[in-house]
Amino acid sequence: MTGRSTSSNLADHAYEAVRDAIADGTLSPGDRISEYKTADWLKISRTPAREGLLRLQAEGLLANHPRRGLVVASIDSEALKEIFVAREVMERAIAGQAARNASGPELDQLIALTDREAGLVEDRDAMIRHNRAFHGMIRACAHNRYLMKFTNTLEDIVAADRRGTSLVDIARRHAVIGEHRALAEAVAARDVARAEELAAHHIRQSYAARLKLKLPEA
Amino acid sequence: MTGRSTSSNLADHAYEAVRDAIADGTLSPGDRISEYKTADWLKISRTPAREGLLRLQAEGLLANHPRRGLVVASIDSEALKEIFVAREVMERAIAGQAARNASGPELDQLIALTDREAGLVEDRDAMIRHNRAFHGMIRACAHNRYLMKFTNTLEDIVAADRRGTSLVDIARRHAVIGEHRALAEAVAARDVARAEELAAHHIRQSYAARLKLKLPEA
DNA sequence: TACCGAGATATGGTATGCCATTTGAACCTA
DNA sequence: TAGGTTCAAATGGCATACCATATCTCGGTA
Repeated sequence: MTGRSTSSNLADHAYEAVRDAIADGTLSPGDRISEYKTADWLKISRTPAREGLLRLQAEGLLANHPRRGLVVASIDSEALKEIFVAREVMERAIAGQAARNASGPELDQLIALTDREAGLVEDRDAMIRHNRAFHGMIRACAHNRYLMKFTNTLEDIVAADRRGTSLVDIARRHAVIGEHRALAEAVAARDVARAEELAAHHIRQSYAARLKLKLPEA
Repeated sequence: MTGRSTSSNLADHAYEAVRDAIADGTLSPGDRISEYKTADWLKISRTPAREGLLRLQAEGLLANHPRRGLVVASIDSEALKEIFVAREVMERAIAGQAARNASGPELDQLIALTDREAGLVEDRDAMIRHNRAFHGMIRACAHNRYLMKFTNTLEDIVAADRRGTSLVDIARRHAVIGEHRALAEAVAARDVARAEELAAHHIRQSYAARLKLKLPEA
């Protein structure tokens, strides 16, 4: 998720570079982005740059403002609500599937991630990265590539606005660590119902914390 | 979903044309498809043809056989299982959201669709089209563009193999009509829990009926 | 006849060129 | 000075050209 990716072709490279630039805050919602600038930035031609941007547009990370070109997508409160409804049902299912399907080594990795997380509470950016890694690991444990892909996409969209992440608040970071640990333990214990409920609760808390930030409407 | 689409640009046109060709059986899983042939078929150049195909690939309808080019994706039993797990949780949520959020006119349309369906039981292809229209309408009623997009994509993938649709069986077609009617009535009655359960049941039945067909592994 | 190799062909990946439209700004006019 | 007009730059959409590689075909050879 952090760029060190082996992109076999230039279009994938463009896709990953721009996606990561959005994820790490280099690009913010509303910023304009053109095929030309992207191509120049990555020292490639317009064609693969365009293809990467089209893919980001298809996924919803970029919006094509009809008469002005591509911009990093801004999500209004309505879209945010829809995203969190979708995330709650999918993350709930993923947690249940993970509790059913995860292999032993996968569970070890998952637990190891939660162990590491406690030490990161003071570092906001490290927590953001670790949060993504943790959720990515759970999704991998679920062994369902469709739910994984969809939730990854939604996470990318909400993460685009770094101002909006509830992890800016240290109290929330402490809470997140606890929620992650409980979820990981339920998954490791193969407790499907509890894993599902904890995952859904985690997403609801995340949404509630985000709403509390009271950001100006995009 | 059936082609009469107003594609503003040629890439969208290519996307829709190929997607519809897959949906209506003109193209079958395993068929090879090249940028050149597509461009020639649609009387456009390779660039927009390629862009449309890339999008279909990103959605999973086409697979890039590494050294042989693009083929219409075949789904193995493992992928099919994952798809139906994902569909069940999303269609369940969609039904619940539809019961909450649908407008009056939307409910009228939904009921009208179920009324029309009874007369189509003898016509397999008409049922297939109507089935898609019905599910599309429920998704629209849910007012959640993300769940709608994801479930549309999954439906396109499973529909690619026309041999696999359980609607080939007239007994299943009768059952589907009943399941649709019950679901539409629960949604119209704003009965969230019942709509959710009926939707999940409908998807499970669809999966079970498909498995009964015992198709040779792709 | 069977097998192997060279050339032709198909294909994807990339770069570049052209065009229409739009935006932005300088400049001219009232 | 304010407002409008015109022209240049930017941008997206599409077409085409070039290249490397993989596949296919066909003919020659053992």
